[in-house]
Amino acid sequence: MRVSREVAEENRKKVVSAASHLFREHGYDGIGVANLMKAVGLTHGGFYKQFQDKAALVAEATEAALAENRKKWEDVIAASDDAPGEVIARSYLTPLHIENRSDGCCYAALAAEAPRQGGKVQEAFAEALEASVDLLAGPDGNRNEAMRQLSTMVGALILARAVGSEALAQDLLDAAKQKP
Amino acid sequence: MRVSREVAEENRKKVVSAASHLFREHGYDGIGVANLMKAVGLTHGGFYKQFQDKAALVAEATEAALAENRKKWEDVIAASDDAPGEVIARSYLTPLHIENRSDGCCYAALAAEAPRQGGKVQEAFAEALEASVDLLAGPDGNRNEAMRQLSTMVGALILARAVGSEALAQDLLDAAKQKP
DNA sequence: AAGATTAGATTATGAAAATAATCTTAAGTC
DNA sequence: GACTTAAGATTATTTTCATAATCTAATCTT
Repeated sequence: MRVSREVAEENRKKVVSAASHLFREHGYDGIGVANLMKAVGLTHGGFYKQFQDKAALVAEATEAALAENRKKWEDVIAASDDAPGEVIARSYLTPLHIENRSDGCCYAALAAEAPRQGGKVQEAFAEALEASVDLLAGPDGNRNEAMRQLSTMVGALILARAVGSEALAQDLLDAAKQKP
Repeated sequence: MRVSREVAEENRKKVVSAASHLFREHGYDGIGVANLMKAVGLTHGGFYKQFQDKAALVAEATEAALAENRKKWEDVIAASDDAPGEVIARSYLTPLHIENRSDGCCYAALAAEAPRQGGKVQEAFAEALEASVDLLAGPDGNRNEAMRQLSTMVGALILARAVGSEALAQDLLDAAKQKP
């Protein structure tokens, strides 16, 4: 049945949000339109009223995930007086983040699949990355250093998730935390 | 038709090798059994004579990719007198490697999907990672430092592939190359 | 309030997926 | 050389997927 314009818009946002989490957990290919819609309590029929096709949702959901990540970083940085790089490292390189793929870092979860997802997704990653680097560097920071730190954190998290062993994962996090 | 034991074994190896490359390029979910077999000139019928199921091939192909990567590192290190960390960084952080997913680093291509692929795959990653760290550190190297360098390189390559822009990708590679 | 519009549900459609069963033919074995 | 076995081909079977067409009931518009 039909639904008010506001509810429809809300539903659309719910779909994008659910997708941003489910893609991070299962990968872009790991979740289908039908399951996605079911996850927000709808059927797959309405999907194509809201989105051109799955690729369009992939792009939107990626942007949403990246925006969510960015907001979290801003909040974490604002909540402390320490240097941004240190604050982020502390909250990023944690066992909790290893386990929580679905609302964790989009870079660690999806960047490896981005090259296959078309230009819009890659543009979203590029834009978000510049913003992340700026956040990490802080007002008077070094762009190169921030880029290197970001790479280190993302790589460490991905590898920590890939090795089954908790001990080895912790070693990776610890190694990444060390100031060069 | 039937085929000699040696040819059968050869075919099996070809399937594993092709899978190790195709998975790196398309992701574990991005290539199916039928296409895989077609890629080595066989039909999908014989697949289950050689492998329990797709998951078994995923495990074997991952091991093969990791072993191939390791051998390449050993060769590159042996071919130079410079410190292993420098030699590897030079050959790893290149535009060529950005483009060449299918026979590039298995960490950058597949580690992000490893958490969903079961224990054997994760064990393979763990074992390979220890070996990579040893190689990077060299005989009298620092394990922590090697781990951090590995994370940095893997993260930088993944991010460089994710952003469409070549310029930004090059910045990421350059930043990762800098000695901390 | 009547009519037009549309969000979402139902129900196809068609392709691709994994896996299984059967068939064929040549390799191993005795 | 006859017999057994097994690799790979053919051909189902069953799921799952993306997408489309139609239906329905409620909202918007006038």
